[in-house]
Amino acid sequence: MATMQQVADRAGVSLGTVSFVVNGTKYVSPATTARVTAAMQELNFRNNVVARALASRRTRIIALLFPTAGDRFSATTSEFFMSAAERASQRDHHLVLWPVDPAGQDLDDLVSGGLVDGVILMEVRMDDPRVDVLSALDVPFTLIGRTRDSSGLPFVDIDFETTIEDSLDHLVGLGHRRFALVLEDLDGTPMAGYAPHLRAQATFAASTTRRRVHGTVIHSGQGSEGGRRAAAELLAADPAVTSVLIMKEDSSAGLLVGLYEAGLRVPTDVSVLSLASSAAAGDQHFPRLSTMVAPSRELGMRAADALIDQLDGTTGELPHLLLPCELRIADSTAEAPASR
Amino acid sequence: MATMQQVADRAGVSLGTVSFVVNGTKYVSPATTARVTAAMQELNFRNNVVARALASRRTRIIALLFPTAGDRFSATTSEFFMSAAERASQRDHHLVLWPVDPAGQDLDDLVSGGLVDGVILMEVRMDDPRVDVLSALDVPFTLIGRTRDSSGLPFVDIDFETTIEDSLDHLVGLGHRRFALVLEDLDGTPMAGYAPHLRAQATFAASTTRRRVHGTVIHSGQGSEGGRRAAAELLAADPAVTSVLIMKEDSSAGLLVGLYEAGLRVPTDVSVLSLASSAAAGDQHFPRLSTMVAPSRELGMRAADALIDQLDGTTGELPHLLLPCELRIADSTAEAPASR
DNA sequence: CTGAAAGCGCTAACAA
DNA sequence: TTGTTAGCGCTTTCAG
Repeated sequence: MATMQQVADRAGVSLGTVSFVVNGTKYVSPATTARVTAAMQELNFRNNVVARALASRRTRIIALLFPTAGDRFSATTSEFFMSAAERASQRDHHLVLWPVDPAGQDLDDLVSGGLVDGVILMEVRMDDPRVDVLSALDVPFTLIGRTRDSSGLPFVDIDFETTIEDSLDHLVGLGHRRFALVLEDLDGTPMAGYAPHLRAQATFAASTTRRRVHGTVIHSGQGSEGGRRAAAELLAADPAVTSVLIMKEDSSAGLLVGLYEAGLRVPTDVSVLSLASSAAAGDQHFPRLSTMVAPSRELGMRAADALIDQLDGTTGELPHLLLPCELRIADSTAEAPASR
Repeated sequence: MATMQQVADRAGVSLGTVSFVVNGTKYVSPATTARVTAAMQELNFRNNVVARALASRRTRIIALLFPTAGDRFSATTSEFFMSAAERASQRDHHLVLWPVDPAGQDLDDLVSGGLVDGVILMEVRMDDPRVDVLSALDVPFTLIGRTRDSSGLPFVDIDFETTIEDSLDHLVGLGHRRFALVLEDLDGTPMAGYAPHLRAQATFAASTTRRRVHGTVIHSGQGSEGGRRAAAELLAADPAVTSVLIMKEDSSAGLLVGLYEAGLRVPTDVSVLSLASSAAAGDQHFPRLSTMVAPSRELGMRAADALIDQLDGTTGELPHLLLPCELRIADSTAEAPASR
């Protein structure tokens, strides 16, 4: 592996000059630039990122922190990751996915080691310990998500409040009056306090009350089986329910089966709306699920931008971006509630 | 951020000694060790990974390379990643997911920059250009997957040949004689030449011929819609088919719908077996799909082990590990073919 | 058993 | 416009 010194020797210039042309840090005459470039080519020079990082205190690597606990990697996650990576790449940074303990234990080892310039946090809980760790460490970071009070933090997030309201608007407009919200039960797991669930649930409760319609909240267990049981539980709690919002991708299938087995047809007897998921995921079901599609790609890009802006010192602004999901209706089948 | 020098000063020892206790590189007397440890605690010392890497030429970071093209992040991928990360962590390494161009263009920048000690490749094609890049770069690497000729490469992979044979054994035992294999059509995409498809297809063709049973291969398009069309195409090609192997998770749902719409019931009229997927994914469908479950976690761990062994110079052996998928039958419903 | 010192390959003043 | 040089924070011989 050729070093800068070797390139400099070969081009007949000094080390510094090579550094300048490599980084564009200073003006170098076209002639020397050409010679240096040629030498780099010939020696197949690659800038040593580690040395650069040590000298400049900047690695140009940012990390997307992903909790090791639970198997939470969904299509949405993947979209966050890919879009943030793409954006980072456009801005001459690298984005890596880093699996870390949700409690934030190993975080400081990583981050204060100087390996990454900043981090993006996802799967944020209401009182996320990682935020404190990061703050204490004085590492630039941005959230995809929000803690309970994020006013002093840079974040981009799904606007769950609006998403729930929009969902209810849509369904109420269709004539529905009895709703259910199905979410994953995270109590007792490391992901307890997961903000999206709590926000969705709070808004759902408040909004159904305000609208004077009936609202039931059901907590669902893992996987397809969990969805099935949720359906049973739901029908026990409100046999007349006509509309369910589900916020747990891997339970949707079970939920549909459970409803089916109970003799209810979707969407004739009951409407099912998948929350903060993707259109492709909604299509995986039969019938296809209408979906409040998460603006994942947009959020991923904005998160990367926000962090890199911070690193560049480009802006003093704390980004506070909230984007609602967008309704995507699965097909033309009527979703109006049947009378039961 | 405290440096080693500061720790040394505070403990009244030399820089070197601190390094020795931090890394356990040399024996240091319990007394000094204690003093050093105390000083580290007090100063909240964190080893600077970048400096360490520069001096030792080892970052203790390994990367799992994931192609930026296509949206190939599945449940199986996630399991590879998580299990490999876990294993790496146990062996005192960090594993990051690195999105890179499947053509291997940006690969050398990353890798020869010295940021990672080695890489794991996944989503390997028959003639994967990344392998050549990596070989030329002289970076330790391991494949999850195989190129056409992997005899000189360290790899772990699903044994697709055995998986297909086992699948056919199972289904033939049930009385099936007319088979179809549904796979994604990757021609013309960056992922063309994806090894699992080609291996599965070759084995399927050879094995159905050898067994003197009927075999049809169908290439499916993207998503649910692709699966649906695949079903139609399949029934046109072989209206009497009773058994389909599908190797494309996101088309399974569409396939089932397509079969259903054609008046075929699963598993009564036609058996559907999902290949190299996960049990949880199989449960997402109705009816639940029997699945040849990919040994993802095992392979992920073994890949990490193989790479780290290589880095440690522990072994000269090239790991060549092939693990078949395991049949997991969805439910007790009969899968024997109906006569049509 | 511990200390001293020479790098690792680069960046960024500061000179020239 | 280019060259010099002092670090960045650590690892690792080599002495003692």
